[in-house]
Amino acid sequence: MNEHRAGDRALNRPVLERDAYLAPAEEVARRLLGTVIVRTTDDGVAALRLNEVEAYLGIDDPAAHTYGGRRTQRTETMWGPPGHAYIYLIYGLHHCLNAVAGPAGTPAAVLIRGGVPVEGHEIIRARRGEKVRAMDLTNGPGKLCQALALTRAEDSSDLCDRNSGLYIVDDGVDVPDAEVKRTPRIGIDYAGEAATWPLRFVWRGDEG
DNA sequence: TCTAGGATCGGCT
DNA sequence: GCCGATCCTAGAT
Repeated sequence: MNEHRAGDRALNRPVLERDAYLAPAEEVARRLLGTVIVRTTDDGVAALRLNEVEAYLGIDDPAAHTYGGRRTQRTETMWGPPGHAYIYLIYGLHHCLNAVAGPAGTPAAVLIRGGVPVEGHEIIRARRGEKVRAMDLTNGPGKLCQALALTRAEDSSDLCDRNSGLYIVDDGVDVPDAEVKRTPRIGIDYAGEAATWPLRFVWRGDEG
């Protein structure tokens, strides 16, 4: 496979510019499909091509942490400028990564739920465990954060800055609408009608 | 302080 | 497919 070379090429591509995150979360979510998130640590480089995301719309979205204008220490990053990482801890044990969307003051974000490794396979496997099946390495928000060694310490990292240790590049891969499946978001049954909004975007959506 | 509940995962049936 | 783990977060007291 030339998967490895493709990954190397991705790393040298330009970062996705901040303007790309200025749009409403729903639009940003669609746009993030097919981009590559790059994580650099002392261990080396790990990168994933994103194939599953969800939009959280902000103060009018009952499923969002900032619903109703809630503003706490945890969600502070969501209120800031777009193109930064919002990382939080869920169920007391897993981390979830989001990209802040919309202008500063509009606390919306895109939850990064899954991707396919394109670089740093060895690092990712070491972090996730030797007996984990290949398809289970990075197909969920908690798994993805473990694979990229992301915790609250990386909250507010600038995704547009190649030196931040966590950034997203656009390597020109086009994801046609025909290959994108929209579904309701996962795990938000408490959110009433919003639980039915089709804000989850899956590329080549054969996982449901 | 106390309490309820959660944008999940992995093991087991 | 179902269920328990596990503890932080936020709002209430």
